[in-house]
Amino acid sequence: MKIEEEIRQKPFKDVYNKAVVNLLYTHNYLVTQQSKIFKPHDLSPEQYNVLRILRGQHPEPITVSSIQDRMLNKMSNASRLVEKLKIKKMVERRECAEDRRQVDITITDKGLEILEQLEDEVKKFNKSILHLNKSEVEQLNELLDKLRG
Amino acid sequence: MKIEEEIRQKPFKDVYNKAVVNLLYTHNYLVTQQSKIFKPHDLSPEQYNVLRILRGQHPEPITVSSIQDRMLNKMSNASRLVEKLKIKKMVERRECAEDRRQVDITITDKGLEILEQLEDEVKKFNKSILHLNKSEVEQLNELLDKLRG
DNA sequence: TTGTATTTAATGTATATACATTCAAATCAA
DNA sequence: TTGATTTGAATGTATATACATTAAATACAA
Repeated sequence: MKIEEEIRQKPFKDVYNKAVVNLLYTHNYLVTQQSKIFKPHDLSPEQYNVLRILRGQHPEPITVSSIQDRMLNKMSNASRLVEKLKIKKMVERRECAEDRRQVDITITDKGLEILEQLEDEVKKFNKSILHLNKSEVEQLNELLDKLRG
Repeated sequence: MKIEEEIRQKPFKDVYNKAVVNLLYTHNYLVTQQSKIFKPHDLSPEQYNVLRILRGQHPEPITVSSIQDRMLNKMSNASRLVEKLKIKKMVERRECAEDRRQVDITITDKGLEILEQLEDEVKKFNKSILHLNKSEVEQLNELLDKLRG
């Protein structure tokens, strides 16, 4: 549906402004949908993202600051997020030998299993909530990459 | 920059998954940028949005639930947001005569002035943070509208 | 009418987030 | 080496958010 109808607004005068509102609104649509899939597993979308970052390095560990770097939301607190995952036994935390300020984080087998379980579900889910065909999705990716400059 | 480089990730296998991550990441870019323009005026992006909704109706009032309906983030609390704006004297709250459960909200002259002041600034700003030309922005709007189905 | 259900806004509450501060470890310059 | 600076992670704190509950007003059905 057109964004103007969804938020019951008169047509935007400025397409740039419309795009900003459209992005905010679409983001809200996305996270609302996403929470449906992650909530039953007691994961937040950002926790899921961190697990994926860790799997990308597995079996190598990765430091907290490096996780922060790669997170989608740079402002959220990697330290506390990792703590949450540790309580759920999805990650391990170990003091880094070379630099004792740093803390190495590794995904556990349990964490890997949960990702594995979610994998197909998430894949199908993503496809089902994004009402675009493949070439449109590719176009969207290009536009978003370009948008950020 | 390509999303894979920005979050230092290997290329996505699945363009749909990439699009989801790309949207989340781009949203973060947007709000980070936006806060720079709103913060000096002591407004959050969602407060700004509510003021714009109210201006759209002005001089007619609009109820709290109707604001909620049109907000970008349906989950956030219109009642408390309005309270914040009231403290700043940007809106007025008045019991609705026909239905005493409802509360009519109107934007004040002060609120209108602040929007006026911000208008040009926001317009320029939007254009400057969205590194796309007009036809690309239009394309993006179409894709986002279609995406949500 | 009268009792029940629904709607509206406000409030309570737990958690998340943004942002600042702290503390220890490492780096660097004098 | 020593003192100052920087870095990495954790923690403190205020605010925001998600979600549930409440309280009052209205609608609706028996």
